[in-house]
Amino acid sequence: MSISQQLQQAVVKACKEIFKHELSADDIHFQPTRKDFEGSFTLVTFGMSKALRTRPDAIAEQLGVYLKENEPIVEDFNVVKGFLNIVIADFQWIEQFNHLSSIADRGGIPKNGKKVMVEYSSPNTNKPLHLGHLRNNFLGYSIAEILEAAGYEVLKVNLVNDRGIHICKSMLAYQKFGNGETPQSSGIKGDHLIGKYYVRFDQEYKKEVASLIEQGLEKEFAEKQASMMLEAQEMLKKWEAGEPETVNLWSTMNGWVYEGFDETYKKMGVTFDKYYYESDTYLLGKDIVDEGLEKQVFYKKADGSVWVDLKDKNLDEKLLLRGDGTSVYITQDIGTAELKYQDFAFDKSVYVVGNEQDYHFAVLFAICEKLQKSYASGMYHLSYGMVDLPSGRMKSREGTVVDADDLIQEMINTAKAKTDELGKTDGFSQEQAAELHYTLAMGALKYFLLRVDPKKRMLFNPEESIEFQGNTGPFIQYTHSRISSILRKAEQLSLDYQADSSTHMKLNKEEVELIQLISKFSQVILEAANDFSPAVIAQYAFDLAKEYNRFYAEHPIFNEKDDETRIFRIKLSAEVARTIKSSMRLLGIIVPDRM
RNA sequence: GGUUCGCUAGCUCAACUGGAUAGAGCAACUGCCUUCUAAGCAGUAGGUUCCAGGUUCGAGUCCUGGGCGAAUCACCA
Repeated sequence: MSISQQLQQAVVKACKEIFKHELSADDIHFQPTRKDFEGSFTLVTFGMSKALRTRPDAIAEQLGVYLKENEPIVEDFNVVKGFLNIVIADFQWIEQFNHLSSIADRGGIPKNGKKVMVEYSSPNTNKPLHLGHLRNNFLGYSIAEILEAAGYEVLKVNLVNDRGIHICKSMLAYQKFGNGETPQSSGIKGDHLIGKYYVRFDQEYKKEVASLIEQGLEKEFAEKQASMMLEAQEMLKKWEAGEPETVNLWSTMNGWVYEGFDETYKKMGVTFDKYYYESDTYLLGKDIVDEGLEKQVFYKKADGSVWVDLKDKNLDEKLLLRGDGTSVYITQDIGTAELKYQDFAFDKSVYVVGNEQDYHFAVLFAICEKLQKSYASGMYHLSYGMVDLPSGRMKSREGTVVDADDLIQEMINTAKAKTDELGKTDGFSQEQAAELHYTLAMGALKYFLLRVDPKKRMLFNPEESIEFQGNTGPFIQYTHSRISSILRKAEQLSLDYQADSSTHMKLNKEEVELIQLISKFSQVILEAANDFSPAVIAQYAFDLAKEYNRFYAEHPIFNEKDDETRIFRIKLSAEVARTIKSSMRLLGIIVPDRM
């Protein structure tokens, strides 16, 4: 039983005895005591005042006296207005600590028997990944790790947008201007090569539209009649008809893109358990439209198009099938949702997609509900905010897109520069140094993108490179390295710190704080899983590292005279390192043993 | 125009879901390396939490109105 649970029960008992009033343990919430006051747990008594018919400060005072007298784990208390601050006895903290060191990594949360599918990344195959994708991928991967730590069975999937008019645009430009260029012949990474032709299409198309307008055509008409556009549409039809030449070109070019993506995914450290391709799923959903018509959830208009009315859910009417029987984006997603459920029978299905698609997912979920799909209630849109530049949104047309590969390389260069400046890699082999630069670069980048609440949009300033000091990934990585160094020294000295610590020791403030923080880990994981927020973990890892550094600066370890205390501090350090490592692992960040 | 979301220190972000004197980091200033890694620690300074009302013991957080910003509202995906 946790300390706060023990306190809860004690308070229930106290209320019964002192105030003759039955409270349920759920009504009693402790919050961590603020730094400026003495104690570890605080009970706010204002809310109990009415039921107990007593003034808040009197309640706090009487409960405090009772707890101190009757509850051995309560060492002392103080009352400030209606706040009861409780000081826990050191022996209790040490017992807690001995218990913690015996439980597994990641907080030791048991499996909950539930399955969750996490879809993330979901790139288009017509251009390389950019900064926005980095936030998506890091978020998706991290939330999958967090859900797994929280007890779920997790399946990570990537739904690749590999077909459609935008893909045909780069195919067409390549066909016209490519001259047989390949990633091998040009030395350009596959996804970047395709991106180049996507841009080329846009240039040629604009040129053509401009000249048509010059010839006196209306703008809108010119945009529709430009041969580039017509040819791209023609190509899409050929692709859908399975015309071999087009399909060949398509699979060759997509193959190049996948090679490029794989390389970037590997650098990012993200993985997938399963891929879905829109070229396989784009025709799905039509049978569900029939189902909806039968259930009279959908209706047909005179031109044969099929619609759903969502006005009762504060949404509008939505088209599901065109008059000619072809489907639209949402139709496909309805079908894919069904396919996902058939494949995995999930309890929850998470879509990691930017908040620009809030409306789309609101509609999708509303439709699944109307169809009374059993899985509808488990669907969740993890809607994250855009990454803005100081100039505003990234725009590919204005060339302000921050390319993922470039950014990663820049981060590695920065890491190298800072590391060299500090002489941190003296004595490292070249390979070891390169590995450290990479680890720190990705640590800095991932932490930067994950520490912010996913829902909020965030700012990235390419002019100011990402920090390595303060509230950053490398700061936490550094703390881990420091501790590793201590553990290496302990090993050299053949000190065995595995055994339980003696409960007779007197603890200092920082030690109590550290034990309390480590104890919170499993609770933090559950909170992060519940909120779908890696930022909760990031904040926790920072708090823990910060507190450890304070401890490290103020108290000696190997120079400590008392044997028991010295061994205890090494063991405490080891537990902090383990917890930092686990929490950073949940963010997809590796922590080095030296830096 | 409708809907949704956001607005907290000069800048980037927190605030345990209604609790104490709103906290961190960066930038600025002051100390601390002859002892376990100074990518660190301690300190100073910095706030009308966009504005105005309301709800109550208590509001950055909840309700109403307003301001500013973003996204979205396609027979595009």
